[in-house]
Amino acid sequence: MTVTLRDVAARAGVSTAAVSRTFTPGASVSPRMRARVLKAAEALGYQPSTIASAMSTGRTKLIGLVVTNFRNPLMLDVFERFTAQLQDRGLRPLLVNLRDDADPAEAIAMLRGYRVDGVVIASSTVTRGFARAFAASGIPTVHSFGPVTPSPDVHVVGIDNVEAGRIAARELLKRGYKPGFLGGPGTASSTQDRVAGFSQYAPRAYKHNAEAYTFQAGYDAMSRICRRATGWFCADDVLSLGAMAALRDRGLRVPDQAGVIGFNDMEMASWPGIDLTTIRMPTGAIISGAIDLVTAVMDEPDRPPETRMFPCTLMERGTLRSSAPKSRARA
Amino acid sequence: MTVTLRDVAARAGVSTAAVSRTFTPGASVSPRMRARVLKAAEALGYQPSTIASAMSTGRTKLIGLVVTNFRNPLMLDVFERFTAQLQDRGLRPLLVNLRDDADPAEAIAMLRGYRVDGVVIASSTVTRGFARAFAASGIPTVHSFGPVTPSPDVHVVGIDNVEAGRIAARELLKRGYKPGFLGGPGTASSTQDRVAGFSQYAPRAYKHNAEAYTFQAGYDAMSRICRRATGWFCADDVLSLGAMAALRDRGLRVPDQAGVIGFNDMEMASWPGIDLTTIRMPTGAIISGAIDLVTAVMDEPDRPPETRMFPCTLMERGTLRSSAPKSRARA
DNA sequence: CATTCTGTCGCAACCGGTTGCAAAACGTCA
DNA sequence: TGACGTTTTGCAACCGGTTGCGACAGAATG
Repeated sequence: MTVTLRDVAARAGVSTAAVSRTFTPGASVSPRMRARVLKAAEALGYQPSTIASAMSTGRTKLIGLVVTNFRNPLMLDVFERFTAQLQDRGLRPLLVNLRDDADPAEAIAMLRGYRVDGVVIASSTVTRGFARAFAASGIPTVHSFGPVTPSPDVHVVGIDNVEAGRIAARELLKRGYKPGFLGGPGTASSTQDRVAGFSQYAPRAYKHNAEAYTFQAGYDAMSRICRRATGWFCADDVLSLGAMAALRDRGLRVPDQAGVIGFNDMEMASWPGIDLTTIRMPTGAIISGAIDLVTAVMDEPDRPPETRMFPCTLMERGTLRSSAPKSRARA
Repeated sequence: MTVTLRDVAARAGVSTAAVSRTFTPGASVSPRMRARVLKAAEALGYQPSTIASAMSTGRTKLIGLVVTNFRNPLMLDVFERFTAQLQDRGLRPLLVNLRDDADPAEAIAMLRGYRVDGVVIASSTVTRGFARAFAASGIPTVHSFGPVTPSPDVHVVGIDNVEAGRIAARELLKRGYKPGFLGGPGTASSTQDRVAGFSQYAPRAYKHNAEAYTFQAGYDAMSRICRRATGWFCADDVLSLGAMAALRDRGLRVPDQAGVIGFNDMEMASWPGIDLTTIRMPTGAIISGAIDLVTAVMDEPDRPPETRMFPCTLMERGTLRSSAPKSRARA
């Protein structure tokens, strides 16, 4: 059926080793031999089997990409960059959908079965236990968008959520809002860190966690809590949009009567009509960082767990007023 | 390093064949033998190598998922469903990013190298030539969201774009708009079909193609053409949002003075504040259809190229008025 | 008890490349 | 021309499962 190494060798009248070497970069082959093999290979339409190669070298060039939440527009950027950057390094993403109901043990078994060279978890909601389980299975694992901790037990590339919380609080106070915090699911470490930083500047701020990082969850939550504060830090852009819709439906004008600052800076945050002030996460840097790190761990499996942290920046747009409303405050 | 079949066989005191059979569903093993092998396997932490298995069976259980446009929010749904459905059938998605600058021949070579069992192209902008090239390489290929043609040369699962165009034209006329068409890149067959259907009811409608399926492209195009018609069929939801922003910036109120009907029904189309009237594509059905078809082709490679077509439905929301504005028309 | 049938098990070849080792070929210099 | 160093090449074992075939055990039948 498919043409193999031996077919090519036979046609070129050389050994299989010679054929293998012409397709292995850096192997010792004379130009004459290479040309001869290439000619036969082309005539036969030969394509080396990565699978067979993986068999003997022990490297599949496969990277498991584990995703839990496909609903967030941010993931589009993540997929695009991951695939592009892996491809540039000759690696391939094996996509794994780790839904809520899915058994992580099963996902691990499957990735072990394929003998993936490494795993990158792209999720802020995966618990540390999950990440640890992957790493414990002996596969080089990097948790991107994961929790930054002082003594990590798994490689992490993430952002400074605490500082992001501080930035948000400072901005809200500077502009004369009464700060409030609307987070995502309480179990997510990202939410915990952001609220911690936020509280450093706004210790008495009202705090509430929505049930999910979705529009509806933001809408529902904000409908109930909209009077508890005037300037809201929402831990996700989509959540922010839901919250803003609720604020408007309650008759509160953004940004005059209520301010919103989001998180992620997804593409549509900058669209006219949305124009969301938000905190930008350096997605590109995190992803290159994660890929760099996972390849480094592949080369040196016993590397101690390492954390790479990137800063976030404020994207000023239209959902935060520029300063406290003096006239109205006095009126 | 890793524990193999032979390690398990040795520990259980049986042949490697016995071990292989206990892990092969449907193979002939006695319950006693199975228990014995399982015990040894568990003690050793054995995980069968899918790679090695692929070597002898010739099936990798890998499906190449080829994507060209990661920017469209629709893709989130596509990724989620594809991964979930493939996983349910014991297949795994190998994600391929076929950027504009990427050489399709390279992508094909890579997929052949991994000996993927099948390929699903998830893109409406991939040309027929690309799809054909994949199929010609001997890999079972299905073009999902692809062009529906009378005599296909590759398996296609798509929607009735012509009928979708008709639906849009009928709605716009019924509601008293002067119809106009804003399409995506002219090379996309989806755009061509939609405009064909549209023209059946609105033969003299103004037509224009935006440069891409993006917000900015929609904004730019509509800024220039907004006076050419009053009811616009935009061939993509994101494009619609850009177009609507342009209409508003030009002082045209939606839906009274200008109507917009989008395409895709991406999740955010239903959000308050967006509330886009649009034509829904049955994403779930297309994806199950594509997976069904590709597995069928895997089992029977010589199947003649087949087309599966699904209908679209109108989602009535707030960007189309309910009927012609009589009062104003007379005024 | 002999015979046949069914179900289980092991042997060994095979899937398609890779690579250490040694032999062969080549180039260089005296 | 011969000795010596450097490439280049082929042999063959190996990576980790799978499976056709024959051997064998136990059950069923005459």
